[in-house]
Parts: sequence; C-alpha cells; structure tokens
Amino acid sequence: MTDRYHHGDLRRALIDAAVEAIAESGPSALSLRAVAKGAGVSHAAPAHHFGDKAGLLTAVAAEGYDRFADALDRAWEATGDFIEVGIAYVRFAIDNKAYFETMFRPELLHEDDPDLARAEARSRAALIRGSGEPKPGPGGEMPEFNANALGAWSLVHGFAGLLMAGNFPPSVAADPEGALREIAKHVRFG
Amino acid sequence: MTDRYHHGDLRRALIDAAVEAIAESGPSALSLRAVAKGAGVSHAAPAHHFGDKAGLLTAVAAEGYDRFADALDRAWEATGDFIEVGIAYVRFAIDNKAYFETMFRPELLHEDDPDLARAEARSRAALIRGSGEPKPGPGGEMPEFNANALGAWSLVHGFAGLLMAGNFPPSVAADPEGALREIAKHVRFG
DNA sequence: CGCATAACTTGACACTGTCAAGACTGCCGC
DNA sequence: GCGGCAGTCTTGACAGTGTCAAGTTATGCG
Repeated sequence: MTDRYHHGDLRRALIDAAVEAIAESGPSALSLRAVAKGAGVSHAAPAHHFGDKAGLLTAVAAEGYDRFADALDRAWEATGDFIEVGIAYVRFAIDNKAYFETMFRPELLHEDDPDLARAEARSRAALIRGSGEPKPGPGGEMPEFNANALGAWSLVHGFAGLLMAGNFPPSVAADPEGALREIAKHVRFG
Repeated sequence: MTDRYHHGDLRRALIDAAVEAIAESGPSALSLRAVAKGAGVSHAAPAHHFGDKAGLLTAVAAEGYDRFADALDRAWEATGDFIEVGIAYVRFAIDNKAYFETMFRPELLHEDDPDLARAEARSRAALIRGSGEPKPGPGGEMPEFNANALGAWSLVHGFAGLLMAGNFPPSVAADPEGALREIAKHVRFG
C-alpha cells in the first residue's frame, strides 16, 4: 500500500503534508517539492492533482473554511450564545493555525475556485447565524451584515490576527481565551 | 546622478522600489532581483545594504511602523478623540497597503532588528496614547493594555484585515470609513 | 597624491515552480 | 482472458530565485 505506483489517496496525503509544512513556516514559504518529498512522490506529482502551487493552497484553504464552518456551527448549537461563537472563532485560529493563515491570504489562492467559494459561503453563513442575525428571507436572499455583526466579526478576527502575529503582551498571549472573555465583558453591541 | 557607479542613495531607491512591488503583488511575492532591476543596479546589490531579503522587508516594515506612528499621533493631536485614531488606523492600512501588509507578517522579517523594534515601540506608544490610556508611570513603565483598549485595537485591526483581504460585502468595501463610523456608533466600551 | 574602505558587479551554486514527454497501472468492454 | 485506454505518476529540462565568494570601481581621508 505504501510504495506502489498508484498511491491510492495522494491528494489527501499531499494536503496533509502541506498543512504540516505550513504550520511550521507559513503558507508563503511552502515548497511544492518538499511537500512531494514528504508524501514520498516525485516533485511534479502535486501539479497533476492541483495544477498549481496556488491550487494546492486553495485546496487547503477550502478544507479550512469547511472545518471553520463546522466549528462555528458546533459552538452556536451547543450554546446559542454569540459570544461563544466568537470564542470558537479565535480558538479555531489558534488550534488550526496553518488552515487559518492560508484562508485569509487571497493573493496566494485561486479565488475563483468553486470549491473554495462554496466553503467560504458555508463559513459566512455560519458566521451570520452565529451572530444572531435574521435567517435568509423568504426569497432566499442572504442578509447583509449589520453594524453590530460587522463590529463583532472585526473584533474577533483582529484579535486572532494580532495574537498570531505576536503583537500582544505576554499576559494576553498566555491566556487568549481569558483575555477575549474579559474584553467581551467590557464591550457592548447595540 | 543616475548612472554613476555609486548610486548615491541606493538604500532609499531600493526601499521605494520594494514598496512599489509589494503594493502590486504582496510582500511574499517580492523578488530581490526585480527590485534591483527596478533601481537600475545589479542583482546582488540589495544584499550589500540589507544582507537579506528579510532584511529589505524589515527595513520596509520599520519605515511603515514609523509612518504609522506619525499618522496615529497626528490623528490624536488633531482631534483628541480615540475614535478618530481608530479611523486613522484603518485609513493608514488602506492608503499604505504595502507598508501595512509587510508590518504584520513577522515570518518574513528579522524580528530582532533594533530599528524595527524601535519603530514598533513608537507605534505601540502612539496606540496607547490614542486609546486614552494613562501615560507611562513615574517609574517610566509602560501600562499594559486594558480590556477596552485591547478590544478597540482588535476591532480596527480586524476591520482593516478583512477589508484588505476582500472579505467584506461590496457596500462596506465601497465606503469603509463610513462603515467603521457606523460600527463605532453601535459599539460601546466600558 | 595614494591608499584604505565602502559600494557595487560578476559569476556561480543549489533550489524553486512549471511544462512536455514518457512510463506504468488498473479498469472496462469484449 | 485479453487489448486498449484513460488516469496516475516519473523523468528531464527550463527559466527564475536568493545567497555567497571574489573581483572591480569609486570615494573620502590622511
């Protein structure tokens, strides 16, 4: 199973190897050849499945958005509290650094990829749901973000970004979830 | 002045060329050789001034932090309103996309560079001042961010990041400053 | 004027992503 | 059972990249 010519599920193996590499040195430093070596195949094998380096990163981002949507949905359904959705947002960024960093780097992706668009839409929907906004209207149209949801989204996204870029003081970096809950106590929307 | 062996101010010219290139395709796609060609020098000239590719990006980031601190200070001194400092934060990100994107990508920089650290500290100080926090105490120690300042910082930073990554609906992207002011009306700190 | 030193160039190296061409394998219809 | 075919992966090549070592040129200082 390991060394046959047809790998079996090379696509899966390449994505896993890519995620691992991204976790270590970021998405922009990803080397296709290193990923291929990590999966035990020749240097040009990834191109066959993803076409491109951007194609591989797009696959990673799409998978990331799917997992992200799952995490947000879970948090909302477990608690019904939009604060907990915000916590889940930041927790996902911490626990899935590689996915998160890839997702929000559009210049490295194929933004027109249908899989990516679908997964992005799932995340957006989960976010709208989790921010307590009205569901899609009878015509099926998605509601625009209102100012509250936009502010909350910006807050958790910025918190995650600053945290991961190392811009917070050590006390915050040591217990990010606690810090975020503290912020939530002091900030009121509406 | 243009084609002599000693350029005169090659360092300046290289940074300018780098900023221009970053503005077009992001900091991770920067090519030292392209920058050198843009400045009209040989491909190895940049290494002499910056040592490294990361060294050039570090110089760009340091300059960015300095300009950023200036912008925040100007906003605070002109208005004394911490909301206007937040607006200035986002406006800087929009108007100086290349600098801003480079500043918050630590994996591309030499984080131990003293110039970078100094400029970062300036920005941090401007941010603390602009968030209405107490000045450094008599011992000279810097105050920690409290929950309000941390929340406001996260909010404007996340807003800028999501805006520049293209994650906002068109109505927001068309008038980001208006959208941010709308958010500010609905969010209360304290 | 001469020389040390800084500024820049030249050439080379290993590495990268991408492409074209070929080799191998499993499967489907006969 | 068997032939061919489509999909999977490999091999080899190419231009481009960052970095290093050695050489060339200019500037400023004694």
